[in-house]
Amino acid sequence: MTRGLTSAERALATLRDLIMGGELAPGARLGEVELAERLGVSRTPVREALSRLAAEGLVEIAPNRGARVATWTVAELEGVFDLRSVLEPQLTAHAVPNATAADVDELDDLARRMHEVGTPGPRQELDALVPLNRAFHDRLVALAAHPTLATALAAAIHPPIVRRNFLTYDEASLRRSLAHHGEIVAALRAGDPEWARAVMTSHIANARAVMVRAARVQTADQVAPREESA
Amino acid sequence: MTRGLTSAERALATLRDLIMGGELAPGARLGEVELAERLGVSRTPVREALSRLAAEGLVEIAPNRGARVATWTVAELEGVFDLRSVLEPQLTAHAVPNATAADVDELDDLARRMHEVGTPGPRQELDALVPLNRAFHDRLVALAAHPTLATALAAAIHPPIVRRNFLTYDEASLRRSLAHHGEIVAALRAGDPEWARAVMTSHIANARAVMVRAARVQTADQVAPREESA
DNA sequence: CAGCCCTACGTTGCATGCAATCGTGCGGGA
DNA sequence: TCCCGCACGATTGCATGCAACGTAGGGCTG
Repeated sequence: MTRGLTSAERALATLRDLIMGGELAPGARLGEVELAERLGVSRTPVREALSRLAAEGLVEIAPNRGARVATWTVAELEGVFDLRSVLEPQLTAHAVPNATAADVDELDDLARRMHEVGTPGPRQELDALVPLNRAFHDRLVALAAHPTLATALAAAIHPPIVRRNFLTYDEASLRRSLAHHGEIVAALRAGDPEWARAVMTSHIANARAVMVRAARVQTADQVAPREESA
Repeated sequence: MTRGLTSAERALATLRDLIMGGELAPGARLGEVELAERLGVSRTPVREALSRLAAEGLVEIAPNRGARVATWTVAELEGVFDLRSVLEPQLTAHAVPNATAADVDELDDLARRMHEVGTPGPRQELDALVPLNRAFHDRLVALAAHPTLATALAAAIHPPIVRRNFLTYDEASLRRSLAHHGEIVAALRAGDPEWARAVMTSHIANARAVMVRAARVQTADQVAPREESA
C-alpha cells in the first residue's frame, strides 16, 4: 500500500507516525486486535511492530497486559535533554567540515523562514515552525554523516515530547531559539566546529528549560489517563 | 527455564548472550528454524527476538533474506567510540554526587585488583581483566542513576567489539587504562565531576586508539565470512 | 561454449487457532 | 459493611500451516 515493503514494516511506520503525530496520546492503550483491524493486517505484524517500538522506547509493554504509548516523568524528560545536550552538539560539530556552500545556503533559508513565521507579530504562525525546525535539525543530522550518533539521537528524542511542547515557548526563549539557528548557520559558514558546538549546546539548554517547565504544568491535567485523543 | 518470563524474552536474552559472548560470530547466519530448535521454542518468539535485536543493532535483517549477526566497518567502530566519548564522560560526571564512601571504596578495590592482574609481570592475568573492567564500568553506570543515558550507552557499545579487542592493548596503553581507573576513583573521592569527566574522556580516547588499530589489523583475516565460531 | 531462462528448493512473512494469563464483577463469609 | 475468593470475559503468548519471495542449479537456445 504505502510501499512495496513488508506488512510489519508498514505497521511499524504507521504506528510510529500515529504516536509521533500525537494521534495516539501517551498512555493510550494499544490493543493488538484493534490495531490489526485498523491497519488491515493480522496480529502478527502488529506484535512485531509493537515489539520494535518498545525497543525504541516509544511504547511500553507489560507482559500479558498489553502495550501502551510510553509516558514519561519530568525526571525522564530531563534525562532526555541531558542526552541531547551531549549528542546534538557533537553531531553539529561533525557537520561543520561536511557542509558545502549550498548546504549552508539551504540552512540559512530555513533559519530565515523560521525567523519570519516565528517572530511575534501579525505574521506569526507557530504551527509552521514545527516542520521548519524539524527540517533544519534533520538537515544538520544528515550533514554530520554519522550514523551511530544519528541513531542514538533518534532513539533518544521521543518526538511526542518535542511536538507536544513546542508551542509552549515563551517570547524570550523563542527569540533565543530563532537566533541560535542563525548563529549555527554563521558558525557553519565560518567553518568553526567549536562555535557550532557551543551554539547547539545553548540551543538545547534553552529548549530544555522551556520543555521542563511546560511538562511541569502539563502533569497537572494529566492526572486522568485518557485513552486516545483522536 | 531460565526464569518465569516469556519465551520471547528468554530467546532474546539467550541470543544476546550468544552474540555478546562471541559464540555467534559477526556475519553468522541466523536461520529461524535452526535457532528455534536450538532454543526449544517455535519460530514466532525467535522472530520477535531477532526483530528486537535488530532494533538494538546487534543483528541485521534483510527482508525475505534472513538475519545475520551485525558486522561493522572500521568507520562504524570509530563512530561508536565517538558516541562513547560523549556519553561515558557525561555519565561519569553524573555519578560523582551520588557516590557514597562505600561506593568509592568498592570501585577502589576493583581498580586495585585490575592493577594487580593487569600490570605486566609474572602475575599478569589478562583474562581476569575483562570481568573486572566490566564490573567497574557497570558500577559507574549504576551510580549515575541516569536511565536515559544508560540505555543510549548500552545500545551503542556493541559488546562483541569491546570483547574481541580487549586483549589487544599494548603495554603503554594498558598502563594508561589502569591508571585512569585509579584516577576516576580519586576524582570520585574528591567529589569533582569535571575531573571525573576529563579522566573518562581520556580513558575512552585511549581505548579508541587501541581498538581502532586492532580492528584495522583484524580486517585482514576477516576476508572469509565464516559462519560460526562455536 | 557462453549466456539466459525456468524450475525446484529452502527460507521468510503472515494468518489463524488454541492455551495460558490477567482483570473484573459477583457472591459468600466474617 | 467490608473483605476475600472465585469464576467469567477479554487479551496476550505461542505454535502451526500456508503463501510469497529469493536463490541455486540444470537445461535450452543462440
